Amino acid sequence: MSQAIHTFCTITLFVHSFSLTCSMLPFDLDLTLSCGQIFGWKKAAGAWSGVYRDRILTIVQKGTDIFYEGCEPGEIAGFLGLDDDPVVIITSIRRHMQTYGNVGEDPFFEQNIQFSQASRIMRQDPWECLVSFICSANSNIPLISRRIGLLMERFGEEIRPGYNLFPDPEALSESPESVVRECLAGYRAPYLQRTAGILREDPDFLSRLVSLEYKEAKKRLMTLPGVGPKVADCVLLFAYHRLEAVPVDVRIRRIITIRYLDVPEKDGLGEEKEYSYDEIADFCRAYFGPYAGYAQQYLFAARDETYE
DNA sequence: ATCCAGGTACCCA
DNA sequence: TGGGTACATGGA
Repeated sequence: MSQAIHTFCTITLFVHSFSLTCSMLPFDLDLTLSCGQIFGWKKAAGAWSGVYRDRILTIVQKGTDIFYEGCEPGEIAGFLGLDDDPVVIITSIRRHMQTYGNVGEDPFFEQNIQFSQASRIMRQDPWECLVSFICSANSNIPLISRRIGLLMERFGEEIRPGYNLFPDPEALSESPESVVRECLAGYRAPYLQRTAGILREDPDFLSRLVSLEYKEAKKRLMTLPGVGPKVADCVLLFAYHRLEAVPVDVRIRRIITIRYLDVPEKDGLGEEKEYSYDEIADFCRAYFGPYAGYAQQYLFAARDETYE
């Protein structure tokens, strides 16, 4: 432990540290923060930093040691999803595949988790997550990050040079639409502003979702402008830790369709059936089980070459 | 230049 | 309920 400390010249900054225990392994901070579940975190000199609610968090992983500042010891594990046990999760997923009818192992899944099993599903702030994924519609990850960075710069309080909080519902809803559009928000600007307005009028909207069943919570979220099934599932998975939520984007749709649903009749080239959102998501829950959200994350985070 | 990206709202039968 | 289409933006 003390040896790890000397490898970081700035390590005295970090007021907290702990070592990952057995049930927390494997864990890869880089993978977790850069796989597209959270935006706006930056890595500099080996340290990740980003904004969470009203604070700046800085986190470093060195082997099995985690150094951090900006939050209390009780909070960091929950934020990073370290209380999920990957062995338990993957074992559960494998068992459900057998129940579904697999005779042997699923080689495609096994190959994918080689690259992604150390990623975790985090517990983001629901409002921040909601804003982020409304921004994500029909965009790519770099563009989404830029867009959110601009919104924070323009509408979020600057608490340290270069660090702005997420814009709160008032700031977002009361600004002229043109200013929101300038943050590369495009046609999403009115969605952001109208949703912000609803949450400003009803500040408990998001906290009430905690006590609802998955499907009810999803229905509630989808009443918000700019929130369809995909965005609702992202918020439920990445903020509320509803691990049965399966966000179906074009990439997951392609993977599930090609590798699991469109079992080649003879060889490729048939007209590929376009499965509905619920067909894809329901298949994942039936096949992967209650940790389908993690299975989805493993497939999404794995390297591109593994499916093709 | 065209197509695509962690989609949704709206319209129409 | 289910199937097209417009919607901004930037990168490949």
